Amino acid sequence: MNPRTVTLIDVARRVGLSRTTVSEALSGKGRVSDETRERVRAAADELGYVGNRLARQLRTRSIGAIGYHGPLEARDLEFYMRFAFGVAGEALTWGVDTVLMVGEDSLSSGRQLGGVIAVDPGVDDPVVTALIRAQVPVVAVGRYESSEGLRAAVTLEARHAELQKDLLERLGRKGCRRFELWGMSADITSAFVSDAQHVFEAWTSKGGPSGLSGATRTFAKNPTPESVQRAVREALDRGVDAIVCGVQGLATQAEQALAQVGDSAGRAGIAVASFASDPPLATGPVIDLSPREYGATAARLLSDAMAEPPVGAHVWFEGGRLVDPQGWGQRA
Amino acid sequence: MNPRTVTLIDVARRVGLSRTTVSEALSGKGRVSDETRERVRAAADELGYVGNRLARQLRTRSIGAIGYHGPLEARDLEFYMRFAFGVAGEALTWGVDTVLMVGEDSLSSGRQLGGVIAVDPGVDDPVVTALIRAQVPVVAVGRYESSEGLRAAVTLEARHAELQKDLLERLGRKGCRRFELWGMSADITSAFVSDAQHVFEAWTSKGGPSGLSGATRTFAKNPTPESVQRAVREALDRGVDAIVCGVQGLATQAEQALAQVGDSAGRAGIAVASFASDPPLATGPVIDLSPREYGATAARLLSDAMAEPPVGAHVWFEGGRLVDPQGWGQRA
DNA sequence: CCGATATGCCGAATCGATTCGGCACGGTGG
DNA sequence: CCACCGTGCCGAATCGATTCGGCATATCGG
Repeated sequence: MNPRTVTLIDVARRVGLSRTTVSEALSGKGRVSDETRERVRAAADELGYVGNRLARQLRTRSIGAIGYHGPLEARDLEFYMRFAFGVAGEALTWGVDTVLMVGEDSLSSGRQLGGVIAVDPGVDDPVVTALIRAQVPVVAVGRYESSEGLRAAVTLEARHAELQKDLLERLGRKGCRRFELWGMSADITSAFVSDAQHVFEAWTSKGGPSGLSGATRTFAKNPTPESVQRAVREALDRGVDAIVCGVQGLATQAEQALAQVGDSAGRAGIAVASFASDPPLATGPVIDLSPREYGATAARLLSDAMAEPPVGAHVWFEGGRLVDPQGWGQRA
Repeated sequence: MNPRTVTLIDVARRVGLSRTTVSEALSGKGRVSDETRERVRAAADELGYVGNRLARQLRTRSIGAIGYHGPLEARDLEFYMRFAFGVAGEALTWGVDTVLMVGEDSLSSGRQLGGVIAVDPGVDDPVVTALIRAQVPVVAVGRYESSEGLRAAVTLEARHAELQKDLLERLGRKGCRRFELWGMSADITSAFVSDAQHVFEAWTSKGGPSGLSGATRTFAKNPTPESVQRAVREALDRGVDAIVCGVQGLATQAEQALAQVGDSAGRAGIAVASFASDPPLATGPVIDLSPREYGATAARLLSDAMAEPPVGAHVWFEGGRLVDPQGWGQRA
């Protein structure tokens, strides 16, 4: 492809040694005198030698790359980008590339991957399903649910339930009583969506202080500012004092809408919170999942899973935490 | 890696033919009778044969993958995620994977890539610099500026200047006079940042209606809600009536802050706009760069550039447009 | 001075696919 | 009947690196 690639043989010729010796000298593996090793190294980077990955991987039957697969309907979110870079950064430390999978189109090359990290897969996610069938090790981040009983090699989950309960309780302690959960319709079938719903319902129905009420509202995929404004207005009319968003980005839009609806409602103390790792809000707490670290953890698990045939393990990710806006404690 | 990989030889044995014939039958290249071809195909997918990419690519010296490289300080933005998927989707149509590059750590494997798409590279971006030196075809999206005079194979740019001028004029027609440009310090050295600055200064100093004033304000990398609120308050004090943000995400925060600062200022008609492809705002226009299409375009250019030694071409991306909030026209 | 051990290096096979040149066979035309 | 050509298939080299077994030469104990 390039003008001319420098191969091991070129280096060997340069120093008058066999390619065996050169290979061993560079990898530090065989029995090679220190002096020779040095000479080889010098020649190698004088010639600009860069070992050919393909050849190496072919010979050693080693992994070339792993795949990153996000939830189709929401994969653009900043959260997932951070996550993906967490994966890629970790994979690089063991010399492996991370390729972006684009839905089912990626399946043909997907079979060649050493493993795949699937974040928040939907129910019966076709990509995950096909990969598991093809015996590719898959780390599911968030549960993968299959109507055929297929299982991911490893499942990694954050402690959503605990964190969400904490968040709700915090709102409760600040005096919030009328809660509303805002989510994104059934577009996203990932497990965390329905889980969040359950946690919310359980808590508002019996877990929290007395006098609680909880309602749910769903939005279309990319809510327009107008639809969110309408929702905010309606929430105010109904006396809602805490809006809890279940999808990244929605909370920010909600606060934005509050600005527009204006009429001092913003300062009336209505709190906007988020279950889903938003950037910090101004009016309420947010769950921060440390996506980068989360991704790196997933990659590490995949690495383990590739080493030995896995058993469908389940692992908790402990890096999530609650973040309150500064000074939020003083109010209410 | 997997239980056992089915190779060409396995298929050959199965049908009692040589691997040459099998290879040719499957690729449809040599002289093989239709009947044999069919038999081979059947055997192949009965055995679940999937050609080994590494071997194929090694033999044919073909491209395995291209790389995606974003601007270090801002690569998490949703915009870039969309862009990256645009690249990956397009690359997939020609059977090529897209790998995520993680800064300089990716350089060793980067040399093995068929090409790289570098979005908004910083001045003397070390990754781009190294790649160009290593003769890897690079498509720079947004100008790559090098103090050593290096050039990307192809440069793709959106019509930032025109779009930004349009945006400012639109604000001007709505009656805005005191402008402020909000950017993110010198952390991001990508060309579009300083370009935006110039457009803004040029327009506010002589391009727009009379009575204009323009000022600039920069923020730290991840501005806290508090710092943005402070900025909003100060802007109000100074009588600013249009805040133009130069970085994705900042505008949203600004509108959020307006909600907090409250006191009917929000409705006072201050407009928040954005140069940088924010999600729609409620109070002002935004430049939408169609990141997915932008990425796909970049990938297509890379494909061309890999085919024939490129010449440092410059291409305009015409997919950008202005988006106004609904009903914004009526106010002001 | 001799057999044993250690050291430094190399030959050749291997990973899995692609590809060029060539072999054998059957048919055609003169 | 022979020269010639098209068809269907295969052998072997190749891509670039890794790795095992082995061959000299040097070193050492007795």
